[in-house]
Amino acid sequence: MGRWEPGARGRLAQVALELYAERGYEQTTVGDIAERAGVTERTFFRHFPDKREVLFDGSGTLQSMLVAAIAQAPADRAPLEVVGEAFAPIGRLLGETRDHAVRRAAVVAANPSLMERELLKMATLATAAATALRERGTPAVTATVAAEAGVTAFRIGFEAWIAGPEEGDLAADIAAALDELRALASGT
Amino acid sequence: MGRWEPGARGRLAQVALELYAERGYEQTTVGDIAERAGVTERTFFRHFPDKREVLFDGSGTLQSMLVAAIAQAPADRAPLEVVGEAFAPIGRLLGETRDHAVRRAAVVAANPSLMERELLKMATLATAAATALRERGTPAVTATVAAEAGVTAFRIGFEAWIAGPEEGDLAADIAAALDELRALASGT
DNA sequence: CTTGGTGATGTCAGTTGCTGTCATCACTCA
DNA sequence: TGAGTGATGACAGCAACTGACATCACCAAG
Repeated sequence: MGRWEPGARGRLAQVALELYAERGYEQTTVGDIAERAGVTERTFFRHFPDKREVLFDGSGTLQSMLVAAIAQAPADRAPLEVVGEAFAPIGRLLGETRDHAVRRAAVVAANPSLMERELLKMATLATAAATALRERGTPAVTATVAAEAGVTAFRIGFEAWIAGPEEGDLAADIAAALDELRALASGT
Repeated sequence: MGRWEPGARGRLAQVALELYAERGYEQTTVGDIAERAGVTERTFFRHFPDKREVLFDGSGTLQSMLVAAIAQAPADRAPLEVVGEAFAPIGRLLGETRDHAVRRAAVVAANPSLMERELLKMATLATAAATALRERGTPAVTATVAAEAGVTAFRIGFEAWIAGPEEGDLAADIAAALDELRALASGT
């Protein structure tokens, strides 16, 4: 490759998570991250638009998987069911690296600024899911509500999975949240 | 009062909304806001923790109203119903100043950075609602899901109200979103 | 009437996130 | 062998925010 160690991007992401966990997000300077990664501060900003985004590198992949799963779902499935099942592949992917997910979640939860970014990602996910639902014939309003409900179930399920035992099943936790929602809605 | 014009805080909030609408959020400097409001940049940061928060001054009141409404709801109401109805007073309050709400919503929607903050406020609202539900006896998981569902319905209903005609009814739009959710959940 | 306290503001210096611009250099390919 | 190319370094600069200290109208106790 070049005259520098390759993989600067990955190193930056890993180092950032380490430092955010060690000293806290606000106590960590972009210069600190760059230094430990062996690059310049300027290089950090060439790979990531800001200091937060370095923790959200996988969100694009997540969204692609969700949209693809919704698009490929059988045509006779109800919207809420489609969205719920669309999180299954994501659950499998995240399940493979639970350690990392737990550490990352702790860092994010510890800082409002990072929470904001995470919420924005979730909202973007919901919008994408709604679009995917509409493209398979779901009416606009129904698609929006179903997508929001699905993403909310994902969030709640994810939190439970992170807080639970190591052998926990993310997909099951998401399904449980959705079931709770169904019970709630019919119980009114 | 003092040797300065009183009401600096209110002036700053008003001027900020004006400037964000005129030039856009990023094109507006805190110095610009302070100058037009007749104070110093430092004074801005004495009243608001950051450049975004100046648009969210009422969120505390909103949360108090929501929590109070949930606490005062009849004991025999189902959780989802309680949350849904708890938004009624908020709907009336916002309904009185629809113009302001529309302008503000346009500014927020135009900038991801402001969207993030808005989403954080909504999440905080949901957490508060869940706590209020728990304090009236709703089981923890049910409270969380009901609160999230209610806030989501508020968000979707609010968007519809903003996008709709001037005579629109916010409370009705929120109720419609909740109904859609109920239909969705039972239809699966 | 004076004196001391208080609260809101001004002033100023400094850190940090982030951007634009240009130079550098290993690698590639014609 | 020489002209790109892509990733990086170096540097200057703006704007968001913070801490420390000074100022001054007002108020209350003496």
